[in-house]
Amino acid sequence: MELIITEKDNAARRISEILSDGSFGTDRRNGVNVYRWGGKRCVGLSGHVVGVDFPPEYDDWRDVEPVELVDAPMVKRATKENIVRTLQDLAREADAAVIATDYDREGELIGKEAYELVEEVADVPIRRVRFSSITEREVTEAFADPDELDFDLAAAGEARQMIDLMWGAALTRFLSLSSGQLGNDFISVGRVQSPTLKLIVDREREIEAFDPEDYWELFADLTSEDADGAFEAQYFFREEGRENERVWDEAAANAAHEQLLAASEATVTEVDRRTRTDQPPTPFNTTQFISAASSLGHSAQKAMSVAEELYTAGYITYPRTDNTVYPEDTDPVALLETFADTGTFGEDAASLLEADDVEPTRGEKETTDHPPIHPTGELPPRQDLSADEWELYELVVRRFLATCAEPATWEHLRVVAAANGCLLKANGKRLLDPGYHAVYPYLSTSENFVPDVTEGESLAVSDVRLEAKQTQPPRRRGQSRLIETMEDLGIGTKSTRHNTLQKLYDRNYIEGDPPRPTKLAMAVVEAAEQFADRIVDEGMTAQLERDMDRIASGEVTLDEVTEESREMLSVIFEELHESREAVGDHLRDGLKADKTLGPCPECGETLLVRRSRRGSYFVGCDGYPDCEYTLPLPSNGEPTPIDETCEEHDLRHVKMLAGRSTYVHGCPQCEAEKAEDEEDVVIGACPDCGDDHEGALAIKRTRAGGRLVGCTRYPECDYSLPLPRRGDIEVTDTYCEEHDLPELHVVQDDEDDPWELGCPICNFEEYQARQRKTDVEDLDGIGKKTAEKLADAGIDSLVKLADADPEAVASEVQGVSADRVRDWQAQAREAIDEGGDDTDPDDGEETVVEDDEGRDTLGDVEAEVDEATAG
DNA sequence: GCAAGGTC
Repeated sequence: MELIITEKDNAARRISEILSDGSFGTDRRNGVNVYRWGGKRCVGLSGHVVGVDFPPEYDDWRDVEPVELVDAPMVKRATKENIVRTLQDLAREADAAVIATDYDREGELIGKEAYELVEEVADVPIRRVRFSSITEREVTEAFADPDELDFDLAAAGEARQMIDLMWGAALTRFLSLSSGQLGNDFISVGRVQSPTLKLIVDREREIEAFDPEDYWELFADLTSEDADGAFEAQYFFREEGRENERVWDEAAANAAHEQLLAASEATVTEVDRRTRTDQPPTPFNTTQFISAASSLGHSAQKAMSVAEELYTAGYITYPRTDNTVYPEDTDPVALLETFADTGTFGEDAASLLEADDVEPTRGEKETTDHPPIHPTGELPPRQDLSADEWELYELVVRRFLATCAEPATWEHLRVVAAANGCLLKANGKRLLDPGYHAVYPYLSTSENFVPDVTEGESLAVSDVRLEAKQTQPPRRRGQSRLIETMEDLGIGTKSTRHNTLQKLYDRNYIEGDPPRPTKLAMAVVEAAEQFADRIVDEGMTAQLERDMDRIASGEVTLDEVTEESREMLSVIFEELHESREAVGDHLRDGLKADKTLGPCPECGETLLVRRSRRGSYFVGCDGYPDCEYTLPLPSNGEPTPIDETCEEHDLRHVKMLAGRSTYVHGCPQCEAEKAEDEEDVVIGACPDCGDDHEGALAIKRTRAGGRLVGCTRYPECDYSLPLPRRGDIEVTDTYCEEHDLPELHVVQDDEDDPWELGCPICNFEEYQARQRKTDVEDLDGIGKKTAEKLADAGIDSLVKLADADPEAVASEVQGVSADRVRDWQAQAREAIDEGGDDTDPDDGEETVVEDDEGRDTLGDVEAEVDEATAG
């Protein structure tokens, strides 16, 4: 038997399809797909299935001096045990193996990992095939003429692994230990994340150091007698052969203003008309795709996860690629023809086929890894995709269409006129032929009207304006711009750049979008610059790339390169050791600055955002235990102080980060005082204790800024119902018959119609029902199609799934085994239980606490009632 | 529990 090994399951299936002419069968072994036909087996890995790490005796951060990691041995360990087992089981049965991992450096290393796993259990010949796109021609040709594994290229990848681990782990542990940050909040540095962070920090430094300068610009409207409408022209002057629009001197600006005001007409001195061609865009690689998706408002993470789904579903090609040139195999005409038959893209595709010759554009980067991202020609039924998925699918299709389209042509018209000794100019722009814009509507095609004037013509001058302006600091880079810059600098890879940004968010190094560095990030970069400059310098990657090339070409060995790197790192540690305390203090200062709100009203020390042992956040005094002053904070999300400061209390406002429901809480002291000042509004009897103890339900404001309907006998009775955080609550005259409570309306500032919340009890019951109803589709191992099949069989909620008879489901739903149903049921029960646990006040973990409409869950409400009545 | 790189 011959065993074929690919980098991922998807590739394994497609290669099997090609080599078996579609006749392959599929087996599951240890949860891994194995494709089978004739004397062949084909299995897909999941990227790296083994990883490099230190031996277990180095695991305890406190027991091991970080510097020891510099010379510590490294071992390879299976990280995906089921895949490794399957691979080795198959290898034992095989008499030959073929490695068909991706055609790039990391693919060669993954191939070598597979090679070693096979070699461990079987003495069989192992060959290597290389192809850059999974098409019939490339795959059959590659398999007809297999090659050998390139061990030097793989060694280059191994050097990267070792150097990254050694530097990253040793320095991360040193910084974390020196500042006492050992839990989840350790302080990390690395070859890719740290230069990326420095990029953000450096821009912030420029912004902070920026000193704005005043300047003036002048405009006037000009009107031609022969043409309709006035057009705007801007004042300029020539100096040393250059045109300048900005006037830096106020007196000069005023003088020009006077001159223009005195001008009754302007004489056209220059008319320059030219046509410009506007080339269609080049094919999408990962970075270009992310950047186009970002202009549609999708984050890098979101764009990539949607692209992965579209890829797994078979609608677009592999989304992680550096390539911007379609390989020879791609047949754009055939692909256009596929789309020409469809409703949505039919007309556009057909219009492109009318051209004599379809010649797609080519980008600058041509690589062997994968083709540029393009549609496969497999067409998704629109209703199968979510709105986001469809939007990004359409983007990929339209980008492909655009790369096959003609250039656009523009007419540019420049007019210069003289008015009372001043020069005015206007630049007009008109789209003559939309070209590719007709199929790719994502780029601006706005025109700027300047009429057809003639040289020597006299124009009327009106509405002369002098505008005072200031130079602006450089702009922060958004996520997609950062990813582009990372690519330009050569840091990270197509598969990791967006994850690196996410990592910076997760480590509390950056916040917001465009990302801004925290004070902690500033301190980390400063410490690194001072003692380990190499780790924040993109030059480390550049050097590593050169070294890897030398290893790959056989010029140097892996050992020589890692040894040199090791020596550099030990030198760094010599200096670091002497400054351990200074580094620790500096990092701690940064951490504290991120949590600081302002002066404590009780003792004048500093108020900080702190975390209780139970995990909830509150505002506490840095003078604790001498000062016990505290203020509550909302429990939904992570509190972050922002720049805005309360004028009354001199405290920074707090923003609650909670994904989509992020909001600004404001000054915590103001919020607490508001609750104390506001009277409770009684709306009816308490359903728990109204009869026995005359408890009443009231609308209350909590000191943490939330609102709820709760019993006036709290804490004797803790009955409560949640209310939305935002908007004014109105008590109406309509009563709920079932609960004898008034219906409530919520009036929101930005909306005309109030939200008719209804009776608070009914509303809460509906809300709970909705919370419990997680989609069946959200469980692991259930895709859209399976979820549909289940729904057809009447199973459309977690509760129904949990209660179903697995055997019955298996017999009713094709392709689903009873075991798989049992697995889903276990997950479903867990999900259902979790929903119920939300109300457990002792649950220190963060729970889902606000729904789409901005309501707190009962769990938080109870916590807040605690605070409200305790204070 | 550290990195960065694959993949889901």
